[in-house]
Amino acid sequence: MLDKTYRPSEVENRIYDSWERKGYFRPSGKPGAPTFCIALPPPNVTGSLHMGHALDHTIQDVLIRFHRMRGFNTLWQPGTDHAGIATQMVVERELAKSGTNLSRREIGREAFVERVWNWKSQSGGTIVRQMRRLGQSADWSRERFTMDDGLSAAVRRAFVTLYREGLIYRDKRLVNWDCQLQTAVSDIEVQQTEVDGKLWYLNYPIIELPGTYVTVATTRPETMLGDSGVAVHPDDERYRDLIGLHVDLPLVGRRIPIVADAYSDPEKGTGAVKITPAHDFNDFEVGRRHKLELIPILDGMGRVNENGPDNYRDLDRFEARKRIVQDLDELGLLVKIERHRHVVPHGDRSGTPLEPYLTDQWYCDAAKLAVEAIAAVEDGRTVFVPRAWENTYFEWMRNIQPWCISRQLWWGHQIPAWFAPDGQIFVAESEEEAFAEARRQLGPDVKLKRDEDVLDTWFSSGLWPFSTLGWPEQTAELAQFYPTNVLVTGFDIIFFWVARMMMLGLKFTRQVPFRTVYMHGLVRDERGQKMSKTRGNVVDPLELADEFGADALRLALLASTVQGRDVNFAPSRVEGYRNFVTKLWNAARFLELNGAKLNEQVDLTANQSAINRWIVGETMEMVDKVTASISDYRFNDATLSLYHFVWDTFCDWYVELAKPLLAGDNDEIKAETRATASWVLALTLRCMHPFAPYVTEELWDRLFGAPGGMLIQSEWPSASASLVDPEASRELNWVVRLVSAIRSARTEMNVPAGARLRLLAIGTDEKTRLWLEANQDAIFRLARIESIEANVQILPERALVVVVDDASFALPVGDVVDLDRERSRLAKEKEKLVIEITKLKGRLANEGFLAKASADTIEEQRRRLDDMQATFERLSEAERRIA
RNA sequence: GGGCGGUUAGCUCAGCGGUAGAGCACUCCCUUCACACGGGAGGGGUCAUAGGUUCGAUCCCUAUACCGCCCA
Repeated sequence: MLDKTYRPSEVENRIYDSWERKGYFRPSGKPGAPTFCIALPPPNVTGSLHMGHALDHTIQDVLIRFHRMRGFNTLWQPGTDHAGIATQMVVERELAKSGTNLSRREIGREAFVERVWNWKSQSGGTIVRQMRRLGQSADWSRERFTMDDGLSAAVRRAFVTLYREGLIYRDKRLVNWDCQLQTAVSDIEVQQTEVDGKLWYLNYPIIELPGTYVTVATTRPETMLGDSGVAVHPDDERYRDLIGLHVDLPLVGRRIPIVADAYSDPEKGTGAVKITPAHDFNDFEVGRRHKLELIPILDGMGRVNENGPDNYRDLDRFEARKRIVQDLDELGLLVKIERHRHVVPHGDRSGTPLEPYLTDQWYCDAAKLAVEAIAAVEDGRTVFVPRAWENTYFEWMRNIQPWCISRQLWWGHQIPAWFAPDGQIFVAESEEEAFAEARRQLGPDVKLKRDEDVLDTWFSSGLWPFSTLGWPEQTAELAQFYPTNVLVTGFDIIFFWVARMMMLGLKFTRQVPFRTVYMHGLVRDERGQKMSKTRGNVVDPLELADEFGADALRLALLASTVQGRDVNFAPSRVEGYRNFVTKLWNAARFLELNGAKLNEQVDLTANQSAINRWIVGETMEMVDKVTASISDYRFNDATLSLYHFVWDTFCDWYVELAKPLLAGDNDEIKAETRATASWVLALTLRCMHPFAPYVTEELWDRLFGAPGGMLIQSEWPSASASLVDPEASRELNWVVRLVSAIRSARTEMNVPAGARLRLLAIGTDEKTRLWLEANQDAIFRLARIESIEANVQILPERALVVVVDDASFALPVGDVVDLDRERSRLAKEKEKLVIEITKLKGRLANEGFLAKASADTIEEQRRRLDDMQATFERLSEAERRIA
C-alpha cells in the first residue's frame, strides 16, 4: 500500500540505478527506428552543477525521454571538457597548498600533467554524478572527455587539416593577455567590466615649437613608455598646425610624430591622444596606418621590460603607473587628473585586468569558416528556436575576428607543431611524421622542438558533436546519429558553442552539427538578479532536490521556462511542485485503494457512464496538448497542461465524481470505472514521465507492476478522436457548472457547510431532467444536496436561486435565509451581466461590426447575448419572488 | 553610440484582435472515508503613457518614459 506522502529520497537512487543497469539510456538500436540525438554541451570538468545546468539538462532530458518513448533510436551523448585554464588553476592552487611550495615550473611539465590527470580521476566527476541525481538519462556508457585518446586524435586531425589549408597560421598580433595566468585568452573570454578609473592629462613638449606642449589624456599613463606617436583628428582646427611636428616623449626622450587620424575623437579628453601600438588594440591600427614603431614595454607578467628606462625596469604595471605619474608631476608635465568611469577588459577566469600584448600565437581564420556557417542558418539547414537569436548569431559571425587558439598552458591538447632550429615549422599528427618530413627537407640530423603551447579548450569542444561519435573514423554511430537533432544551450554561450561547432562541423563533415538550436534564458533569482557568489543569491539545485525531490525541481524549472526569456526562479515554486507530486501520488493511492488494475485492451468506447466517457475525452485532450507543447519546445505550456489536468480535472472533479460510482452497487459500472481510472492514470504517468521521471516510474511499478517493463521504455500515448464523446463532455461540463453555482450560492449565503439542502429544478426541460437524474449521486455529494425534485413549476419563496444556462434551481433554506442578503446577491450577479449585455448589444447594433466581422464571430456574439439575457430573466424572476 | 527584450493582480509570470489567466501570498469556511504537501468559496487588474490602424486594441503600428541584457 502506498504511504500518504511520497518520499523521493527513498526512491530516486534505486530507480536511477535500475534504469542505468538495465541499459535503458542506451540507444534502442531498433531496426528501422528514426534516430534522435542530442550532444550534451560538455560541462567543465572542474565544475559542479548550478541552476543553469539543471535547467539546460532537464530540457534535454525531457526531449530525450519523450523521443525515446515515441520509439526513436535515441542517443544523449554526455561528457565533460578539460577546461584548460580552470583545471590548471585548480591543480596549481592545490600544488601551492601542498606544503612543498613548488610551482608547476619547478616540478616540470610531465609531472604536472600527471597531477592534473590524478586530480581529474579523483575529483573530476562531480558534475556527472550530480546529473544522475536529477534523473538525467544520458548514455553514460558512451561518456567522453575532450582529452580522451579518440577526441585528441580528432583534434590533431582537425588542426593539421586546417593548417595545411592555410586556415590555421602563426601570427604576431596583439592578444588579450592574462598577466596572472600568463597566457593568451580569446576575445570571448574577456569580461568587459566598468570601473571607476581616472583620466590623466599629460603635457608632451613639442620639439619644433619650444615652450609649447600638446596635452594628451590617457587612462593608462604607464603605457606612455611605449608611445610612438600622438594622434589628432584631421578636421580638428585646434591641432591643424601641429600635424607633422614631433614631440619629445617625457621620461623616455624619444622623438615621436604628431599624426592626423580620425580615430582621435575631438570630443574626448583634449582631442589629442597618445598612441601606444604595442599595448592597445585601437592604437595598433593607428600605428599601422602611420607606420609607427611597435614598442612593447611590458613582459608577460606585466612588468616593465628592457625597452623601458632603467629606473622603471621590472616594476609591476600598477607600480610603474604610480611612479610615472609622480615623476611627470615633478617635471610639471601633469596637467590634471579627472575621475573617469570606463570599461576595462578583465580575464573571466583570473579576474585581473587583461593586457593587450604583442606575441606570436596560432590563429584560426574564423572569417573563412564563418561563410558556410552563416549560409547554413540563412538557408535553414540549422534553425534557431526562438528564431530571434539568429540575428545575434549573424551579427557576430559576420564581424568575426581571427580566433587565437593557442594558450600558454600545460593542460590541454599540445599543439602538433615542431620547430626546426632555423625556425621552419612542421605540423603533423605525430612526432614521427613531423620528423620524417623534417629529415626529408633538412637532412637526417635535424633536431625538432615541439611547440610548448596547447590549444584553446573550445577548439576541441567545437568538434564535440562528431568527435564523440568517432570522427575522424567513419563509424556506424557517426553515420547513424550525425547530424544531431538539437543543441540545447543558454544564449550566453552562443558564441562559444554554437558558433564554433557550426564552423568546425561544417568544415569537417560538410553537414551542420545540429538541425535545431534551442536557446533558453539564464536562471536568475526571483527578483531577476543574476545569481552570483558575491551577491549571495545562489540557489543550489542539489539542495532543492534533496529537500523537495528531483521531480519537483525539474517541474518548477520547466514551468518557469518561457521561450526566449530569462527564468526568474522562485524557490517557492519547487515547494508548489512538491505538493503537486504528492497530489499525483495520492490520486494514485486512491486508485490503489479502489482496486485499480491496468487493462490496456479495455474498450473505453463501451463505457456506460458519461463520467467515464468524459474523462477519457479530457485525457485525450491533455495528451494532445502535451505532445504538441513538447514538439514546439513550449515546456511551460506542457507542464501547466499536466498540472491542470492532474489537479483540477482528474483530482478535483473526476475522482470526486467517480466516488459514488465506486461506492455504488452496480458491479458493471464499478468495473468500468476502475478500468477507466486506471487507464487515465497510466496515460498521465506516461505523459508526465519526461518531466517527473522518478515519481511516475515508482507509481507505475507500484500500481501496475512491471509485466511490460519500466515506464521509461513504455510507449508514448497517441490521442484518438474516437475516444472523445462531445455529448458526455457537454453533460459533465454542465454538472460542473451546476455544482459550482450551488457551492457559490451556499457560501455567499452563509449556509452551514454541513447542511444538506433540497434542490428544486424549475420548469425543467427533458435534457436537464435526464442529466439531473443521471448525475444525482454526484450532485448529492459534491453540492451537499439531499434530494432533487425535477419539474417544479413554481419558485418557492424562501429559497436561494441559481441559474445554469436556461434553467433555474431553487434551494429552499427555510427561515435561515436572509432575504436582503439574497436580494443583493442576485442584484450583484445581474449587475455583472448588465455590463456584458450592454457591450454585446452595442456591438451587435454596430453596422461596421455586422458588415466586417466574420459570420462565426457575429453568431457567437448573438449566442452569448441570448444566453446572458436568458440568465438575466431567470435572475429577475427570482428577485420578484422575494420582492 | 548600435542592437535586442521587458513594462498585465501584492510578488513571480503566462496569454492574446471580440469573455483578463496561473502559481504563490491574502480573506472566510471545512478534522467529508486519496491527499492539511488537503478541500470549498472569495477579494484583488483604466494590461506603463500618448497617438495611430481597425467595426472593435491588453494584443498590431509609431513615439515617449522607465527597467534589463548584448555589442562597441
